[in-house]
Amino acid sequence: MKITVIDVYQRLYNAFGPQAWWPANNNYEMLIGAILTQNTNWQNVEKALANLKHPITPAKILSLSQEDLASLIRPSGYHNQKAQRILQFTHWFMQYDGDIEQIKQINGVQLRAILLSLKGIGPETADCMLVYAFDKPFFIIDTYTGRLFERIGFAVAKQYAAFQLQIELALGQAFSLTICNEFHALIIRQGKDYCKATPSCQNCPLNQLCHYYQYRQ
DNA sequence: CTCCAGGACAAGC
DNA sequence: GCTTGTCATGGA
Repeated sequence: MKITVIDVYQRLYNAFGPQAWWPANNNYEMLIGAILTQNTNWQNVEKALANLKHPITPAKILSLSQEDLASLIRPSGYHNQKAQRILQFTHWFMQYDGDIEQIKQINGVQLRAILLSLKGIGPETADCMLVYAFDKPFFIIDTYTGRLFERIGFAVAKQYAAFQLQIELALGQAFSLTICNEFHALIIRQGKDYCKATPSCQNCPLNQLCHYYQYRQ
């Protein structure tokens, strides 16, 4: 039997329910979190965010030197790079007075191109920002996403853009901001619980679809 | 001790 | 155009 992309979504949603993402106290904190979590465990990001202390605002971040910011976000790893990137992103953000509503006026595809032009924001980080802060629908690809679809037998495109288009086309009519929002969060939830580098398929909602599970039976 | 986590980028071929 | 090295911390 051929499983569809929307079936995968439904199975995850039925198993885990709504994930209420992104975990952040405000939009700006979400955007900073997207940079902090690059190739980094979310637990370490939380330590970095805790060091910055609530409320995390553009003004507070811009009041810090790059060195001081770097030392505060040290637990998130790559702290020197990320400090520089967070500062330059914040300068961009303040070109719109730090006003999310103002930025949301920009066309989604155009806004994505602007984000990608900033150093340190690649396709995944841009798409997370677009979905979880700017309300623009894009299917987000990450390491868990590739792993999941490979393991359940999809011929996954290797390039980010091709993979993304593949899933968005497969979703067809179902493609929406809500689906993009929940799907990414659900995929990571499933990944953290079951589908890491060494998978534990036993109670996974996708277990019978997964190569690893099938080989073990 | 080794491996890896909610990537991006530049250099080298 | 694709592959590889670099950036770095903390937890399992």
